[in-house]
Amino acid sequence: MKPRKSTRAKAVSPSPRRREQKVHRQEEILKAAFEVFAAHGYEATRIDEVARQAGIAKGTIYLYFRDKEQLFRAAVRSLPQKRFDAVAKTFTGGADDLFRDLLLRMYSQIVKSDRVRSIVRLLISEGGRFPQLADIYHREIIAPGMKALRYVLKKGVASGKFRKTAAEEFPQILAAPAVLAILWGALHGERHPLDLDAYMKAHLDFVLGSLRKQPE
Amino acid sequence: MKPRKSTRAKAVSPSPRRREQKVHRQEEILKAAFEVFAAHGYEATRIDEVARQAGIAKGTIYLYFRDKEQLFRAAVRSLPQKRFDAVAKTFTGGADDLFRDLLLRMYSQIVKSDRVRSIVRLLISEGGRFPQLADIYHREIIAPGMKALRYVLKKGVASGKFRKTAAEEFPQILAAPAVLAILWGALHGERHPLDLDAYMKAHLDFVLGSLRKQPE
DNA sequence: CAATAATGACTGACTGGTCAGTCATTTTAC
DNA sequence: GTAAAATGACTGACCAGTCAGTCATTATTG
Repeated sequence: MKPRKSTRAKAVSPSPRRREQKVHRQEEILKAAFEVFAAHGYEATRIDEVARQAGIAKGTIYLYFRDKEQLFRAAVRSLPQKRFDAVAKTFTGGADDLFRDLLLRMYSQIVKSDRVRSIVRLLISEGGRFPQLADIYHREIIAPGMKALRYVLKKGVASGKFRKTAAEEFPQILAAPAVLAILWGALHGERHPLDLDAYMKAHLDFVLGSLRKQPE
Repeated sequence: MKPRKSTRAKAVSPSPRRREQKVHRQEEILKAAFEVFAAHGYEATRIDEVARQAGIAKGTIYLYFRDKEQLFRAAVRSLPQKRFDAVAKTFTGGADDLFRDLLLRMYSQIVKSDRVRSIVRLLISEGGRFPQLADIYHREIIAPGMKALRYVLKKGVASGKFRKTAAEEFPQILAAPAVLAILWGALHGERHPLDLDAYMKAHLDFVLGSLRKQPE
């Protein structure tokens, strides 16, 4: 026979305070994990180091993540992902201004971001082991970006400012120099640094030079 | 007094046959090592697997290389490295033909090569651990390639066929779509394959579209 | 309100498996 | 016969993952 009022029948939610702490802890772990994974890659990452980085004991990590692989997946998925598609619609200027704006944002938000550099490195080096990662980024970043570029191209062609180019079929070509800049930074960043502002300007000039109908 | 014909007195060169065998063995090991390192990365590569791939016992590897790291360095250094600079000098056609030729060769020799894809992947993923690798490739591949591109650009401008562009300062921009194609192959090769021939044509059209003085 | 009980977040020593590198023994070449 | 080459069982360091125990916080009781 059970006393009625006192006991909890089953597992009860553990007080808002603790709940909150727990979420916070999880975020800390993910942040630390991403840093360490990004610095060393999956295999070379030691769970002990993630724990040290997060300021906790190793065992604690296993209260939040089943194993190293789950931790890795969670860490990579947790990254804030900016998109580029929604932006363009309300723009008022001509197609070339729109394009300039798109590229500018691409450089300031992506190319110059250390975080993105790390992600790209991880994607490439662990892409074999975790092919889904590449998929996520294709869906979340690449595909929307290409869609945005196509939109701008079509708009430019429709308004008569751009000539019709094969870039409409492969918008990658337009963005390629930016991707190369990310790679360059990851590979030769320190020994052969790239003047990013000048590079970006050159990129823009070059691409518009090919797109524009009248190079005046 | 030394007996003349029969014995070697001290350490003497160990007969041409053995010498030759030893070199051959070393090459086999390097070949196997590169394949395994390229497939799994440095940390995840097991020396046992390299040995199996080379068809020998693990211990043998240590007769040829001090440790795993030396094996890795040797394997990456040993790759046949094609250059692009020497080629252009004797060419007779116009600058745009020359450029077309250069790009064509770039795609057939580099972009379509599985070996290069592996190298790039290794470079990016192990670049942090072995920065000298990136240096080697900058010196052997990137710098000569850029030099060749600059040469073609200058020739084109001098002959009046090309307009002066910022690409002269950053020839990377011209080659960037090819680099992107390599990356694309490594990341999305199977799920979102790229029609390389069409892509290359688009790349060429686009770039020449920007370089040419008269877009007719 | 205090005293007591229950909770669950956290710890870190420990285990079992893995793998780079070694070396005593066997095989091969001459 | 004997020196060089090759072998693969072995060792010791290392590390992912575990779990018995601690302690701060929260709930219950008188």
